[in-house]
Amino acid sequence: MVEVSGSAPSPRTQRAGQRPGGTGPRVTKRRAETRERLLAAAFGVFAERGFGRVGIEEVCEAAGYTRGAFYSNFDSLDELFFALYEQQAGHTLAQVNEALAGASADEGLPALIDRVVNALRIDRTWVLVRTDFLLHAARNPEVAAALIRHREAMRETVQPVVRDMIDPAAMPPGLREPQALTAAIIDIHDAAAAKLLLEPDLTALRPWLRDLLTALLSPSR
Amino acid sequence: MVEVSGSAPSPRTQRAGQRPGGTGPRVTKRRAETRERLLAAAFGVFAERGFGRVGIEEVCEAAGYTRGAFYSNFDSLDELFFALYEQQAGHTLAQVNEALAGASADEGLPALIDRVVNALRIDRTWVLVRTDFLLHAARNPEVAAALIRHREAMRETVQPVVRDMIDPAAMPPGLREPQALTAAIIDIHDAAAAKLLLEPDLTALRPWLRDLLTALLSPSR
DNA sequence: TGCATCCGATACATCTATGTATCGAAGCAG
DNA sequence: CTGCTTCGATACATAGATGTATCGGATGCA
Repeated sequence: MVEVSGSAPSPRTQRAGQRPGGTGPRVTKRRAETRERLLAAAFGVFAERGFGRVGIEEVCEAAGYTRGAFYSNFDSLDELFFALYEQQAGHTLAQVNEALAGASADEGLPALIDRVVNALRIDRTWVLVRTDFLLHAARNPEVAAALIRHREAMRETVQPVVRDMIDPAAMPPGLREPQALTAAIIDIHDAAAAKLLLEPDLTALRPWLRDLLTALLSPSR
Repeated sequence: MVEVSGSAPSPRTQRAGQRPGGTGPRVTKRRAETRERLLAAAFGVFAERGFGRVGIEEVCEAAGYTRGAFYSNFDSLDELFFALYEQQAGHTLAQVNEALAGASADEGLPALIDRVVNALRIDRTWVLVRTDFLLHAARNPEVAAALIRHREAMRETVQPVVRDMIDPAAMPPGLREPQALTAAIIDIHDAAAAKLLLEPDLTALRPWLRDLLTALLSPSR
């Protein structure tokens, strides 16, 4: 059903290609370029119209190619969508990593919360695409597995910081394990992001998230 | 673009119909039946395949009709989707109303939380359809307006209970207004529901929601 | 029961999307 | 520069979805 192999460069019509030594496809400069532009175009088109309503030609047109280029790089829209998600999710993860890099236990909780809140990728188009992908995953177990894998990676990135900064004893029952607590924080982040879909005003978003995290994490009121 | 008039019975080809007195269409028994079955079938098909990937014929086939029946009752899939959402959202609202009906301040907070948690409509198909609708709304301002309206109605249903049961002074800053607090509770509910999409195991869901609400609402730990 | 009306099935025309086969052109190796 | 490989455009064949016009049967009312 859905190709989950994913991030392979996937040269499609491998007629003769691939020189004997087992090294990758021979020509690669132009190919990488068009692949990139196809992904970028797909991002925009998916955000605007929704994955389900987008056709292959639409993506190609937005990228300045014809369908020939598409079929040379991907097998299906599903595959492109998957590659796009992996690319963007990786980007997001790197961003969070960077934002949390300098965290130290001395800063105190409010500073950490600020740090997290400011690391938020408040990009409505990304939320649109990501939610579309979530629905896609909800209907395709193999895609879901990849999505869950990525959520795990995100949790593992955030968890050490949470563990260092928060006193488990001060947390309510059920959230005393750093694992569960971190997961809850990420879930709340997701809920905040979802609010962007209906209310594009992002000035209200950061305070909302800050308030909720503060309410959840502050031992004293 | 999208007909938002919505819930009108909308007799399509109103050739001659509608007797002079201004009363509705004359024949109505069979019509109501097929409309209902079309909606029910659409619910299933949308949940399974996603709004964007569903065609009109698919809905009709699932309902046991042909496209003739569809075009006699709706103008477009968008219109049917809208009607479907209103129907189901109304149903959900009624359910919450009922669950909260007997709430009294004597019960105490844990009992209220249990009440809320148990009122949850843990229906994965409904979450699928609802999320699809959310995305649909995110891309169509008029649909978004209707969705926001419904969220308001939900908040107004829940708010009196929250106001009676919770001491604002015990809440963290930013959530002291019953309005904001109630909205946050509903948002958390939505986040919980979204978890159903990736992890269909609903036994884990209720505890998760209970823990989070408890953490948020309990003045003392 | 008879009749005027409406509902939904059928058939048709149109439009769009998909996938494949083929070919000229660009890119890289020697 | 030359020749070979690959990329991506073009053209074609096919499949599916949409909307409309029309018709027979069902339905409600007198």
